[in-house]
Amino acid sequence: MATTIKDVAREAKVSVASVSRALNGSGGVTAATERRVREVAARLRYVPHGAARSLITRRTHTIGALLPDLHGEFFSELIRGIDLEARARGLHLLVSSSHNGADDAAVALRAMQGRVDGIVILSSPGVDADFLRANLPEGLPSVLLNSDVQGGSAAVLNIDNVAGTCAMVRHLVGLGHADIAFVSGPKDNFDARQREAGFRAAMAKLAPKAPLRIVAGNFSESSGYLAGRELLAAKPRPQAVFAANDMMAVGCLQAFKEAGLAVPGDIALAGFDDIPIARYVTPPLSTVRVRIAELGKNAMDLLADLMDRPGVSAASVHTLGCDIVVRESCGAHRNGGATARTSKTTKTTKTRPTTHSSPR
Amino acid sequence: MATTIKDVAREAKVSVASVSRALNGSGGVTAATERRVREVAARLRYVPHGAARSLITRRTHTIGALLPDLHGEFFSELIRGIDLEARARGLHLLVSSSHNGADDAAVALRAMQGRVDGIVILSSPGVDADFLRANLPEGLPSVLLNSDVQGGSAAVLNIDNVAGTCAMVRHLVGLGHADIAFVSGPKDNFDARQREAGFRAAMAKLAPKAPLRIVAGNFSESSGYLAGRELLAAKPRPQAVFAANDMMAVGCLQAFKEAGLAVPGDIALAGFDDIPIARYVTPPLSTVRVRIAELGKNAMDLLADLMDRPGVSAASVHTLGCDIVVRESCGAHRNGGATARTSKTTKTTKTRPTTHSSPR
DNA sequence: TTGTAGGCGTTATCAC
DNA sequence: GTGATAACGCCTACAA
Repeated sequence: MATTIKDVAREAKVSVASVSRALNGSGGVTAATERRVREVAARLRYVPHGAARSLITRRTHTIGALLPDLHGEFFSELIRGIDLEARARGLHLLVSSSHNGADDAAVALRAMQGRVDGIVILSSPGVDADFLRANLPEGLPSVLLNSDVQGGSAAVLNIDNVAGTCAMVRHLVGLGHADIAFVSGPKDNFDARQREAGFRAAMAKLAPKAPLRIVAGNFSESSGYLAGRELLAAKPRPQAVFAANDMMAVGCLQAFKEAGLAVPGDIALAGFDDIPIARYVTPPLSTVRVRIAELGKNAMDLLADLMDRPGVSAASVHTLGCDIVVRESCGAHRNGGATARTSKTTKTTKTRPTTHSSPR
Repeated sequence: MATTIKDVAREAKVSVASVSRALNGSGGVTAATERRVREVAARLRYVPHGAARSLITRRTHTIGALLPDLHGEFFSELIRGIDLEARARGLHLLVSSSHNGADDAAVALRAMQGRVDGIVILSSPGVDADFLRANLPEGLPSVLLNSDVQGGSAAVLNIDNVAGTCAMVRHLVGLGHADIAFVSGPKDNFDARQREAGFRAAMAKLAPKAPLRIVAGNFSESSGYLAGRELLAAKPRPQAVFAANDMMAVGCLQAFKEAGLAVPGDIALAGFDDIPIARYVTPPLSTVRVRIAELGKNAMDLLADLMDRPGVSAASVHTLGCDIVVRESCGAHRNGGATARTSKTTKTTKTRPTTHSSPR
């Protein structure tokens, strides 16, 4: 149906080999031949068949992205970051999101065999060390995102959750809010676990006398709302609430508003992620900024490195630092709530990104 | 490097043909043979090479998505909707976003040759009828999203921008706001053009005596902010402002707040798209809801239909209706601004979805 | 410089 | 039921 290299060869009165050479610029063809071939190819609207080419070339110029069924800005920004960098490198992106559970992920992973040169895997429940050992094709360059799997044949890239959490606790304590309650995320989420651990460590160091208050959430807005109500009912109300992600902070905010409390006047509030919504709620939310698109870009960079030197099992662990962005929800600014626009450029405190390679 | 069908055949002491039959359940093999082959395949962790298989099968079980370099919720939701439905059909998704201009899109389109069974194209400047005629592989099932290209070999799926705009104008006029100013989107965007045309038509019909006020924007928040300031300076201030998308409405809101105006007390405000931020802004934004994920799903459904009957040039035009969602920014509710949560479920007015097929 | 031919990994078509 | 073998479309030695 579609035109093949043979059609072009026949029409240009040369062999298929010459067509290939002319079109791929491999040299070894007369300028005249090349011109004629290109002319015919254009006229016939010939486009090489990707599958056929990659069968012999052993390269697909495509990378895969395996993602759990998540939605919202994190997904969007991550894909965007990966795709942007992939495109800059002339690579395409085969995404497989919206899968639930290990079985589903395994099927998706198998289907990528022979269609990708490398793969980025965002960790999710069920996708652990055993899963990867069993399902990750040997020798396929791969980068694990936000994962606690280590020592495998893949590179690992994580957010610096601990440092980010610590920076926010320091900020809150510095503002005089030592009695901080933490709203945690789902137990089966790696970032959520790290953020809670970071909170515990930071409190032990920065506010050792304050009670350790942690209420369970699951990263959803409604769980944040419930947590907010629970905290309002606590005997001494906490001075500040630090939610493990922004959506839960937004839920808390809702609960506080309903109760007639002023934020930050009566209670301070902080989140984690810096999703776009954080800027638009009233008051604008102070939060730990995760540069998600950059996370995607770095993952792609890491993967490209792995793809450049095949066979070398370059297991390594990398960490992307995160800032805190101070808006109004913790009481740092007292210049009125109407200037949300100017709060877009605010003081940020960077945690230093670290790279720890462990060749094996 | 990776294990192939030959390795399995040798190990199981059968021919490659039998391995293929056993693993694909094509029948024609003893139960014993099948069991042995499966056992060996599992032990060797054999996974068929996708490219090789699709070379002979003529099927990739993959669909492509060609998107402009857009970010934010529209992108995210669309991909999600497509992917969800694709996955339900056992199809994979090759995305190519973040490209600017026709040349870039052409390269992306070529690269999909032989890697996809069908393609969804979100229209963007430069991707017009001529572009598609020149770059769209003949016979490749394709669905055009938000496009004014018609009569080609592709199915077209659009948002019902005109009906949506009209419904919102009716809502505003019904509230007593006849003097409505419209903030338009970029001229090279199809949706933006349709929304402006819809506004003109609606005003001519529903508020013929009101002055027609249209100020230019480009879908960005900052352009909305500028438009908002411009409208505040107008001699008789408009009673309502209807922005062609939500981000511009958010920009307007900012301008109004800075000027000390109350929304909706002093001026009503409406948007288009119903991105998540619309709910979280103060006051919550009344807007025209576009069910983006459903748009993606419908596109995938349409594409699947086309893929089922190859060769049949089923050019058709489909329209996805949209609701208006009434929150607080137009003054419909007067039950206090604190109950944003309940405003999530609100009165919606549906425009009827229409499907107009034109077989040729 | 050009053409011929072999092979990439798989499925499909034959014989047996 | 099973096994050779010919495609699928392309690239790349090797030969001319």
